[in-house]
Formats: sequence, C-alpha cells, structure tokens
Amino acid sequence: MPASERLGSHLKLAEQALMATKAAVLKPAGVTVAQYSALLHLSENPGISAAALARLCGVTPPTINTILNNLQDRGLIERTPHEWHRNVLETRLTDPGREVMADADARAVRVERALAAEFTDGEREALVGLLGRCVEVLDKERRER
Amino acid sequence: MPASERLGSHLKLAEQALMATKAAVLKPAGVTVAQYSALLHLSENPGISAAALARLCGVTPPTINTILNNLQDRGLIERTPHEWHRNVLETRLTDPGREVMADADARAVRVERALAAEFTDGEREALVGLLGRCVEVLDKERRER
DNA sequence: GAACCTAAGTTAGAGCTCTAATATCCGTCA
DNA sequence: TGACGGATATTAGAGCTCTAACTTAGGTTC
Repeated sequence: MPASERLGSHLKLAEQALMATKAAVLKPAGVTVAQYSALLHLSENPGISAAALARLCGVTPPTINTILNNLQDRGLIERTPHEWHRNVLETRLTDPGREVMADADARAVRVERALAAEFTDGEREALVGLLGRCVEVLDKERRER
Repeated sequence: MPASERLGSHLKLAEQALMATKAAVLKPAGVTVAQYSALLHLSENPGISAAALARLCGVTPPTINTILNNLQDRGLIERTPHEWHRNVLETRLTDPGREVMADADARAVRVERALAAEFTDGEREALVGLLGRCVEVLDKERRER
C-alpha cells in the first residue's frame, strides 16, 4: 500500500508541520509545545491536580510529572499539598509562570489564526468533522483488537 | 482562544488516536511505530543511506540513528560500508527483518483500510486536500518567522 | 472496624525526538 | 595540489512519551 494512499501519512505530515511550526514560534518564549499545553490548561484551571491536568493535556500521569518537574525547576509553577485530600497536590502558575504563559499564548494563537485564516467557515467545519470521524474509527479499531 | 476553535487541537487529537491505534496493533509484531516506518521504507529502498532514510521517515539523522541502532541490536537490519563512498553505510533488512516487516505491515495496513473505509472517495480527497493546505500554510508561517 | 476498590503521585526503564557539535569523506575550484 | 563546501555519520545532552510497578490516601462495603 503506497504512502500517498494512506490517510495516516497525510495526517502525520500535517501534525509534523504543526509541531514544527509551534515549536519554532514558542522557542523565543522559552517553552516547549508540551510545556505550553500544560501552562495553558493550568492558567484556565488553577489548583488542578496533576492527574486531571494529564487528562486535559492528553498524556499519562508520568508524562505530565516530567513536564511539571521541568516547569517547577524553572519556578514557573508551584505545587502545594491539598487541604483535605492529602494525596493530592494542587498545581498553580507562579507570577513568572503567568508572564511566560501570556507571551507563549500570544505566539501560539498567532499560528492558530494563520491556520484558521487559510480556510472558509465551511472548510473548517468540514475538516473538524472529518478529523472527528478519524478519531472515532481509530478508537473503535483500537478497542476491538 | 478556546481549544475547540483551534484547528491544531483537532489535528493533534486525530494524530494521537492514530498513534495510539498503530502502536497497539504493532505491539504484537514487536515493533514501535517509528521502527515500522523505518522498516517499511527500508524494504522499498534496499541499501539506502541512513541520511536518505531519515528524509523519507521525516526525522533527523540522529533520530534515525537511534532507531536503527535498536533494530540492529535485534538483528533486523544490517549496515555495511559502501564500496566507493566510504563515508556512507548501506542499510538493509536481514531475513528476520523481512519477516517482522511483513507481519507488521499486514497489521498496519489493516488500520489504514479501516480508516479509509470510513470515508467516501470524495471525503478522502477532501481530507487529503485540507491537510495538504494545513501543511502549506504552517510551513509558510514557520519560514516567515 | 476491616477488607477492598479507586484515585493520585511517583519511580524505573525503554524508546523517540530534537539541537548542537564533531569527524570524515568526496567533489569542486582556484 | 590544496582549500573549501556539501553530505554522511556519530555523539552528547535535553526533553517528551509510554508501560509497569509501587506507595499512599480516601471512600465503600461487609
């Protein structure tokens, strides 16, 4: 089966271009794409647990732990024990973290706007719909085997 | 900017589903997605250089070197010095490598067929076209900044 | 109250990925 | 002939990602 017929190949190429561009625009802000994702969800959900953050970012707990350790070493986040659930750590942005997040977000949003500007409303909806059906069929395929 | 409006988020979700499913179906074959990609291009281009293979796989030379070292340790590939260009190593599948590749390919193609079966011809073309335009605008955006 | 289940956090180990730097070889050009 | 430029290969180091396993805390059920 030739690569050009594989939808997966086209999906991968688009994702690679997205990652390469996002990594390039985020570099001046001093964060990786994964770190930006964590900071973004953290800014919208102050005090969230690491496990919940992992679910939002679409990664596993050990992965988010790696990312948070790097952010904590740089003083961009802080983790404090939860009052009642002593097994939980509340994670929050620090003031420097909020600054870095604002800078990185502005840069990332610029990419998203450029990407969105390429398409008409109908095309965007079509793309989102087709991608959603990809997820559906792939998840179903994985569960069945 | 909410995540649901970001085309990049939808792209990432689809790519994550693709990777998760491919990793799951390839696991019984004993190879990772990256290793399968290398074996596939290697089977179609016997004796190719590592640098050329890296370009086909869409990764950097150090990355393909990591992957090839793992494959070589398991005896699935062999690297021999080029006759004239003494700086180049010719990389080839071994017999066990060909067997693993055939098994893995059958499994991967099953996923691609299931994915393709979800869409009509027109939908597939539309998706490929839209993804191609994503790559174009993202590459342009990266070059300009 | 005790056993159990669920969830959170963490550690260990393997693998992929990049950038930066280095070494080597080949070809070309002055 | 000798210097330079381009390509290949490799190493070092940082970071992301997963699975597997372990520890701990909290709530539920008997």
